[in-house]
Amino acid sequence: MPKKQDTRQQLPPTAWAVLGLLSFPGERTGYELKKWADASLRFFYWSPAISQIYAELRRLEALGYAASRRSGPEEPRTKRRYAITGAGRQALESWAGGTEDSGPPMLKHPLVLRVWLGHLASPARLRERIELHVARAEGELKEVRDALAGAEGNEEWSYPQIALRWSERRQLAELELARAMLADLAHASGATRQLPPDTPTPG
Amino acid sequence: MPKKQDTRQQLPPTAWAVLGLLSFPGERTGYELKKWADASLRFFYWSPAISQIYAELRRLEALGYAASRRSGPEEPRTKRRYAITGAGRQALESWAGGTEDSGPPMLKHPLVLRVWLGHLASPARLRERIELHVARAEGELKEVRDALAGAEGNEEWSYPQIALRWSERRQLAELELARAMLADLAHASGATRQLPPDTPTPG
DNA sequence: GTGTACATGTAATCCGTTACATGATTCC
DNA sequence: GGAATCATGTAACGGATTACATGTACAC
Repeated sequence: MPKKQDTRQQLPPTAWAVLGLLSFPGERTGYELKKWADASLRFFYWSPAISQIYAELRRLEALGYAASRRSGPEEPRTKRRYAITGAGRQALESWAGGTEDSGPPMLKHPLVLRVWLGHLASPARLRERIELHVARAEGELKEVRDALAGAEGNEEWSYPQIALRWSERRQLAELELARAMLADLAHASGATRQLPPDTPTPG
Repeated sequence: MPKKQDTRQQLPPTAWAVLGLLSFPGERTGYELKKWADASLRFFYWSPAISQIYAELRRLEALGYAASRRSGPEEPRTKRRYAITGAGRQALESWAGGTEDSGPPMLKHPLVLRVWLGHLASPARLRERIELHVARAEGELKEVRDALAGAEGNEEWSYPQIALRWSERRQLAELELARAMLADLAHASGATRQLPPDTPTPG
């Protein structure tokens, strides 16, 4: 029984994300891509390390999905600008436009992980943590809105705009969620005694 | 200039998550831990592969944070049950109860990534994808509620309950977000023509 | 002239997954 | 007898990060 092997599009999502960045008009350096990922991609997906971006760009070029040229003496710095190729655009389209499952979203929420272990901490500490989280989330909300402002009114960026609006609402939900958890917590620590002095360990 | 090296608690979050599972009363096998992670941890953090769980258990034992014993002939199967040790509980408490930043939540949302690249797909395909996502999210909501039902009424599980309530609300928000995106999309594809026949590639 | 941002890359390492291998038990 | 579940592990690999190394351009 031969294993069904689909040789096409077995690239990691990161590769598609980087190629996606290149799919918008213009040529860009790895460095620019990283800044852009930090400012927008990261709110709904993730921003790869700069070394990772360079690595993906090399891979995409090896596959013929991207092409690069060194800037000559006409520009002050030596940099390498990448552009998507026809083959790259085709591959990306078939990835984005296919019918296969996008896959489940993946969430790692270190704050909730610690709340889950609330029996090991003091309620005050938990509250502090949540408030810190709220502060950060408010900062991120502002950043999302900045990104959105930069994309607004431009017909070319209509889909990135949708992704950013999703991100904005998501940040708002994150704040709401934190507040609700704070309330739950107040309720629970009212009913529970603070940290039982000593719990015997099994074993 | 000596680099400030903090030798304590440089374990990956996954290790703490597994130790956290052990911090609730009872001894457990790696297999049981995996099932539990699938049923609850995964909704706010993530469920490691089973091989990873075994690896973490071995590491925790090497560190003296967990202890295991093989079941003897009194039990049908040979299994290895783990329990947290005093040192393990102390380490976990200092991790959970410390003041350091919990770190930002990490989200990888493959669906939104594809919507972001909407200019490469047809609006109909995007809608299909979103509807698939909604269906999955509804399934997960149900699972969260099942987990919650299992923890309800038990004083011991009051913090895990809070994490699960957070997860329930989060799933509801996810559904809301998807619906809002669907609406945004309908608006955008009404205004935009379908896939421009050919875009010249730079380079 | 010093610090910051720009710009590109290599090396070491680790995190985590998939695939593989093995075997017992239970249910039908 | 065969399938599904319980149960534990190894090996190979790839994805991704951090730290390191290097150098240019620009602002103060």
